Amino acid sequence: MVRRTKEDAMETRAKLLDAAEALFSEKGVTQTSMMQVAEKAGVTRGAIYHHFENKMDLIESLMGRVKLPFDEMREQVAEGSEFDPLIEVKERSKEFIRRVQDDDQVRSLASILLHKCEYIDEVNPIKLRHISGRNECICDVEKLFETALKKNELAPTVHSRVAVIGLFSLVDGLIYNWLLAPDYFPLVEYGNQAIDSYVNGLKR
Amino acid sequence: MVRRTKEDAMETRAKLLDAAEALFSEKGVTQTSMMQVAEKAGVTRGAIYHHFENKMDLIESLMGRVKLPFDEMREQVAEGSEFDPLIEVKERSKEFIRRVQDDDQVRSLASILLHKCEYIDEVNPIKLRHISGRNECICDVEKLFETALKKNELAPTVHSRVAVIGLFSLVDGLIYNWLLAPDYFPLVEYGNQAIDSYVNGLKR
DNA sequence: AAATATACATACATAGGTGCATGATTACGC
DNA sequence: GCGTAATCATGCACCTATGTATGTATATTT
Repeated sequence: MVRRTKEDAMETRAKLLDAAEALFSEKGVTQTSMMQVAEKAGVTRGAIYHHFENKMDLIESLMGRVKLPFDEMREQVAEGSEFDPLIEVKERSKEFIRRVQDDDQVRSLASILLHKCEYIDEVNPIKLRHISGRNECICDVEKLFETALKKNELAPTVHSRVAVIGLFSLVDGLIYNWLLAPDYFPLVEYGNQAIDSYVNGLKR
Repeated sequence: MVRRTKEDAMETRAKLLDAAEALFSEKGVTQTSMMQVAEKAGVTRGAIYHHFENKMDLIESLMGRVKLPFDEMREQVAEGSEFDPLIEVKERSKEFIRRVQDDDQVRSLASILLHKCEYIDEVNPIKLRHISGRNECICDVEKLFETALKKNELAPTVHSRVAVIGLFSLVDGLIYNWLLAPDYFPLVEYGNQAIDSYVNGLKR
């Protein structure tokens, strides 16, 4: 009804994003209407269309707001003093699943990415973000495996690219299955053991 | 327009399921309307509502029609003469991903399950089928790991339940990531190596 | 202090989808 | 052969969501 302060505006924008995040991760993206997002945020639909072009734009903003663990993982790997690349890889993977379990926002994002949206056409911003984040991170971790190969810590039959994709698939699968039914198994405990087994199996 | 033969009716029913399967796996479940399913099947919406109660019922029939690799895996594991449980486990896992890669219908189903639907409330038949299929299969494979433990083929620190969940997560993650961008890596080749590494890491 | 742009609310127009009711035609049971 | 019921097509009523246009009051600019 009113023209509010710029800070007020940024606050309602944030509230809208929070509401969308909660609703999307709870009921799914397509099952959530703009009306419901507005209501949860305490405004009307008009406010949404003022801040965002449409639902797709809202989703894009949602995805861009949070740093995924993959991204942080990249930074830490980049600047890390890699004394032991395999330990480095394992610790990063474990940190990843720990954050999914403990950080509400990361967990919500992961839930949306893995379970609460449909990956349709190629322009889908959710799918694109998922793929690009993964590919960039894969390149970084692949270098760690190559270092380990040079140090002769891995079996000579192991290819670094294959090792990375296996590791990432394992982590994705753990999170995927845990989010499917969180009571079925403890993510961090089981996940850490599985990661250890996998990396252990790469050694010579 | 007409009352057709019973065989004709079953054929249009099958056509409807085929059309739904193709459209769902291509465009996503919620993005596909009953109208589009009918058009693809060469009938009108009336035919759908004659054969199925609603969209949910159509999906349920879709899921019930195909035997997922998990199910076959169960049967084979049950009747298999397990000379070596670890080899058994590996072979079944590899057969699983091979079928996802080569069998069109299985791949479509997997795509719908993993990428083209939203897991919303607990009554969602897709989610329920996914979970039940997984849990039943987990129990079977867990027994194989226990046998391997008794045979002293696994490290004593390994828990069979953890090992199974790790293996299933790895397989799920491989398929998930491959379906996300099939050109990024060859599923069977990389998947087989990853499975070998993982199971290898469980050994003593 | 006037002018303007901003931050929303309100209202409307449109489209698409669902479910059901009804109709038409023929296969099938007796 | 006749009645019935099955197999669809057609049409209708309703609802919901979206996008946009418009209104309004205030912050911001000048």
